[in-house]
Formats: sequence, C-alpha cells, structure tokens
Amino acid sequence: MRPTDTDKLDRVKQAAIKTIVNKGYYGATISQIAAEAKVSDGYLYRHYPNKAELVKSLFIENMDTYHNLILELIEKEDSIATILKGSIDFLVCTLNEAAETILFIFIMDHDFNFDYPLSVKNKFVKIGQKLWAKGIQTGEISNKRDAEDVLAICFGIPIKMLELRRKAFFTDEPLSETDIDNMVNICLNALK
Amino acid sequence: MRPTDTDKLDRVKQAAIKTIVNKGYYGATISQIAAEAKVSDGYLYRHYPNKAELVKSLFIENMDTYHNLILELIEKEDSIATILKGSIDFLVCTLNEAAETILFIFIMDHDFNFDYPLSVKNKFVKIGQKLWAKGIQTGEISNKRDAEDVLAICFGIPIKMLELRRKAFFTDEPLSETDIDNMVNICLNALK
Amino acid sequence: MRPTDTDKLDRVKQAAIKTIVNKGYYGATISQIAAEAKVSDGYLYRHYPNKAELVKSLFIENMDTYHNLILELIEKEDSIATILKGSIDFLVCTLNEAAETILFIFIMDHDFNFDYPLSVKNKFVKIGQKLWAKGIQTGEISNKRDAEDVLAICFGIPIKMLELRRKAFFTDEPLSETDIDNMVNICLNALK
Amino acid sequence: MRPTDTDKLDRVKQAAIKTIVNKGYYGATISQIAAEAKVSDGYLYRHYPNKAELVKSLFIENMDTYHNLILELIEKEDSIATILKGSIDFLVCTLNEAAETILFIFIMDHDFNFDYPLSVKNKFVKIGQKLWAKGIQTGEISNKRDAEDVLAICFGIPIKMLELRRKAFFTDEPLSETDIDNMVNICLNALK
DNA sequence: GATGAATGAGGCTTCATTCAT
DNA sequence: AATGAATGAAGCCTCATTCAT
Repeated sequence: MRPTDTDKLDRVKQAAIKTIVNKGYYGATISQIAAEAKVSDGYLYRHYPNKAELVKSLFIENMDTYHNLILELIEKEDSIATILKGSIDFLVCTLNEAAETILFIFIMDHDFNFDYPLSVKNKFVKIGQKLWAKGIQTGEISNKRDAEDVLAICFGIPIKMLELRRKAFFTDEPLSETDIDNMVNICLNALK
Repeated sequence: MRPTDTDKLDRVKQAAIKTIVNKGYYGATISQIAAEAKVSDGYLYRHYPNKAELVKSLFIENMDTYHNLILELIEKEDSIATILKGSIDFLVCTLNEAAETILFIFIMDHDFNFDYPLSVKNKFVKIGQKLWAKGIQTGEISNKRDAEDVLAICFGIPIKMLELRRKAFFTDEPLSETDIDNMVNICLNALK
Repeated sequence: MRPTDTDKLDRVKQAAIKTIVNKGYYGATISQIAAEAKVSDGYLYRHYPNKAELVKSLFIENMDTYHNLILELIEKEDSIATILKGSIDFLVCTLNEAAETILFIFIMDHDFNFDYPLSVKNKFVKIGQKLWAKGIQTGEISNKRDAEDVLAICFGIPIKMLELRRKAFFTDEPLSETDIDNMVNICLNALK
Repeated sequence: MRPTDTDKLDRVKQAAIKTIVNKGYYGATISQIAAEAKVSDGYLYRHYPNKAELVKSLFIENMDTYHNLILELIEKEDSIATILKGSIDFLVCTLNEAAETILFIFIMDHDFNFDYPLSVKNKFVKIGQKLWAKGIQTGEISNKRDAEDVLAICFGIPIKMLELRRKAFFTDEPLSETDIDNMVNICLNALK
C-alpha cells in the first residue's frame, strides 16, 4: 500500500504543477488537477488543507531543491564562474527536460497574490550573502556590489532570458550550451 | 458631454489598475472596480467586451507609454548610459510616485494566463534592436551581445531589483538616486 | 420594478421557511430554497451574506412579530387570562393557517447549533418580567413565582402541547377552541 | 474478547453523544466521533448501518432509561408529587453531573429531521396514561385533565425551565434543590 | 474482525455577464 | 446612453460511506 501512496501523492504534485503551468494558478481547478492525477478531488484534501497550501508546499519544495543545489555549488566550487555555470545549467537543463517545474516556480514567484513563504525568502537572501562573500574573496565581484546586486544580476538576467525565450520574443529555440556560457559571461561582467 | 465621458472612462481605468494591484487580477472583481470608479457594473461592458479585454487594453496602453518613452530616449540621447539612466529613472520615479501603474504592468507581464498582446511584444523587440544598434555604434555594447542579451540585461536587472525591494528581501527602502546610478553601472558593465 | 422586488424577497422568505420546516435547517439547501422561490441561487446572496444569516434574520423577524403581539396584549389587556388566551389563540390560529411560520420558529428555537439572537432573548425576558408584574398586580400570579417561572409555564405548556399534536402522540387533530381554553386554564392554575 | 468489544462500543456511544452535544447532529462527523472514541471510522459501520441509525439507537437507549425510571417511579410511589419529584430530580441531577446524555436527548427530540422512533413515542404515551390514572386515583389530577394535558404539564414546564437556564435567559446557575421543589409545586398546581 | 485511505456526490458561495428599464 | 438587479455556471471543500488489506 505504501508504494501506491507515494505514487499517488507524486502524481498529484506533478498534476498540480502541470495544470498550473498550463492554466495558471486561478485557471487550474482542483477537479482538473485531481483528474490529471487520476485521483479523486477529495484525495487532495487528505494531504493538504486547501488549494493554496498545496501550491505553497509545492513551491517551497521545488524552490528548496533549486536553492540547495546552488548552496552546494557555493560550497563545492571555487569560483563564481563555475557556480553560475552550474546554476544556470541546472535551470536550463531542467527547463528543457522538465520545464514544468521551473515554469511553476516562475509563475508563483511572480504572483502578487501568492503568500510568499518566509523560508524561501530567507534562503534566497542567504544565497546572496554567500555568493557575495565568495566573489569578494575570489575577486570576481567588485566591492562596489552588495549582496542585493549579486542576486539581481545572477538571477535577473537568466530569468529574463528564459522569459524572452518562453514568450518567443526573438526565437522559441531552447537555450543552448552557448547561450548558457553567454549568460555566465554577462553576469560575470556585471558583477565586476 | 465628452469631458464627462472621458472622466468616467478614466476613473474606470484608474480603478481597474488600483484594484488589480491590490487584489490581483483574479481577486479584483468587476463590481469592485466599478464601485471604486463610482460607475455601474454595466458601464464597463459598454466600453470593453469583457474583463480580460479591459485589462489587456490597459496593459497595452500603459506599456505603450513606457515603451514610447524609451524609444524617445533612444532617439534623443547619444549614449546607452543616458538612455538607461532615463529609463530606470522613469521606472523608479513612477514606482515611488504612482506605483500602481508600474505594479499593474508587472503583474500582468508575469501572468501566465494573460494573453500577451502581440503589439507590445513587437515594440519591445524593436526597442531591443534599436538599443543594440545604438550601443554597437557608440561602442558601449560588445559585439558579442545580441538584441536579446541587451533586453535581458537592461530590463532583467532593474526589474529583479525592484522585485527584491518590493518583497523586502534585504530592505524595503524605495530605490534612491544612488541605487539608480548603481543599476545603470551594472547594466553598462554587463553590456560590454 | 419595486413590487417585483418585494415579491421576490417575500418568495425567498416563504420558501426558506417552508423548506426548513420540511427538511430541517441542514436538510434545506440553498438551491432548494431558491428553486421553491423561483429565484436563482445567487439572488439570495444579494440580500443575505449567507445561509445562516438568512435564517437568523427570518427568525428574528418572525419572533419579533410574535413577541410584539404579546407585548401589545400585555399593554391592552387587564388580566393574565385574556393575555394568555390571546397569545395561545394567535399561536394556534397561525399554526392552523400558516403552520410553517410557527414550526420554523420552533425548529430554530431548539437548534443547539443556532446562534440565538440576543435581541430575541432580551425581548423574551422583558415579556417574562412584564407578565409577572401584571400578574402580581392582578393577583393572578402567586408571589412564590418569579419571571422565569412565568415564562416556563406560559410557554412551556402550550409549546409542549403543540409538539404532542405535531408528533401525533395522542391525536393529530389540530388544536380546537376548547383545547385553547383548557391550556389557558392550566397555565392560570400553574401560576397561582 | 467480550469486555474489549463492550468497551469499544461504549466508547463509541459516549463519543457520539459528546460530539453531538458539542457540535450538533450535523456538525458531528463520523471521523470526529471515531477519533473521540479512539476507534476507526469503519468500526462504527460494523455495528450500525449508518450515522442516522447509530444516533437513533442511542436516542432509543437513553430515552428508554429515562422512561423506565419514570415507569418504576409510577409503580413504586404513591403520589404524583413524589413521582414528579423523583423524575425532575433525575433530570436535574443527570444534567448537573452528566449533562451530555440529557442534552443529547433534547437535541434529537427537537430535531425535525430526526425520524422519531415509534417505540419511544409509545412508551411516552403509556407514561402519560399511567400518570393520569394514578393522579385521578390519588386525587392529585383534576378530571378535567386528560393524559395529553398531564404530559404537557409534567414535561413542558421542567423542560422549558431547563432550556431557560441553558440559554441563560435569566441566569446560568444550575437548577438547585429549591428550584426542583418549585417546579414540582407548579406542576401539581397545574394538574389540579 | 478491524482499519483508515480513498471516494465523489453535493453543499455553499462567488462573480462575470446580461438585459429590462 | 447608463444602470444595477438578476442570473447560473462553476469553483472549493466536506464528509458519509466503502472496501482492500
């Protein structure tokens, strides 16, 4: 019975993300999500108190995975360059392979009505501070920049780029290896 | 007769923006907007076929104002530096003085359910191309960058910065003159 | 348009009472009430914030009518005997002619989940006090009784009697003129 | 085996009564009752076909205890006075010590949706007849009263009094020994 | 026998839209 | 032209009941 459980809950999570990516938070109904997950409507309420909490919990879960990856990169890698490369790589790869997760995060991250989880906010700030400290140490970040600048640069640019692609402003080609290197380059320039 | 009409319609527009900024697109009901504008619910439908079109039209209108300002700057100014300065200035000033317009644009710009207007998209692409051309000419933009990069840089960074402030990640102080110069500087670095 | 309005709202009130009498508070759904009133579901919410408030408001309205009648009797009549007679008469007549109103009051009055309106409670207490004062004055109420006793007697007996008839414990005959006189007599005895 | 079973079932009964008294029949969910009884939801359905039958059966059981007590009093005691005293005593004592049982009976007794059990009705009628017969014999009941009157008096007054206290119309003090004697007195007067 | 996870019908409520005035 | 009362489809959520283990 256990494996079935995990399966079902996973299906719900995937279904919620998929449906929200396709229809938006308000366009995604509980019934659609449940149907997509091949689960009853009521099933969702055995695991989450309501729609908002379901989504919030998915947001925290996925943001955490992404943030942890970056934190690990910061520990492991010796330069901002490789950290940026790793981070953007992950973003782009996930987007090309399991686009929904990234898009879901984007959607909720930008939703003004979304009750932004404090834990996510705090972890992101921590990333900014650690990135800044390491960059100062390696000399890749100018001392004219602060942690806020670092985040605005390292996330503002790639995210806007992803957006431009998603909305197909210039092209709808997925981001390539070259594009990634290009972005890393731009960010490194900006940090100086 | 005309001025009254214009008044009413203007009130509707302001009310729609204000309400959407406060409650989000889905949280803002037609009745709330109409009440805020001191107009009947039905009045809205005499000028717009439905809620989505009302909002889309407001989005186009306001984005156009902003885009036109940038295009004018591109015509008038001789350097990317002054264009950027002017553009970010406008963004920040508007945000500090009449926040609603900018926030409204941000909200809709990031709404996955929003049927993004082609005209806005096209104008933004044009801005990218003109900025790029001018930057290449003045030498402020490296020839390793393309128009897409230019947009990702010139808008990704300031917008992310506004977001960090709005969500109070580091501070909730409004952006100052120094912050603006700092952003301009970062963007110029990134463009090289 | 006005008369239509009043009609509709009256139909809703009657429908709510009728449906609750037939199915109980929880058994009566908004849709059933609306259908019975030949009105849309949404119509109800233009006049009452929710089901509970609709019912509470009907309860207050109808209880008030009944309580006012009794208060008027207390003013007008010179003896507890005639007041009781008038009050029970009204109860029985209404029950025989527009049974639903009385039954509705009974149902809600006994519903443990019902948020009993303070105003109704206060008016009922006032009735007790006035009845007691008058009875003491006329000598129809023993000075061993207090206002609480008076209410327990004057309402406990007729209400239990109505209940026995409604549930057809002995007979399901409607209460007759003789029955009313009998009840008045019993109450008067009890008050001594 | 048996004692455990009996324990469980008893816990279910107590839990059902307690939960219904606190939340009302419709507010009390099977899950809440099962949780309160430290029993699985499904367990209830091994002993009762559904919620309604569970409650009906509890009602019958508890009403029977009360009715039997009164019938025994009628057998044992020589006057209506002592019977009434015993009966009201029991009511008040139970209410002050194990209020739930009495309140549960009241709640269901007044629920219009409740399918009133015939056996309870019949036993109550029998009580009315026996009381009447004995009262006529002892001279405590006027021959102008019939069995229906007797029930309306002997139960209408105490029950209304309990209600006035429960809803704290005048006071929320529990009924005292003096109050009981007072009620007995009133009833005896009314029966004459 | 006992469990408790899962179901899904159905309730309450909201709100974009219509249309008679 | 303008109103705003009325509609009703559709959303979220609850909970009695079932049934595989």
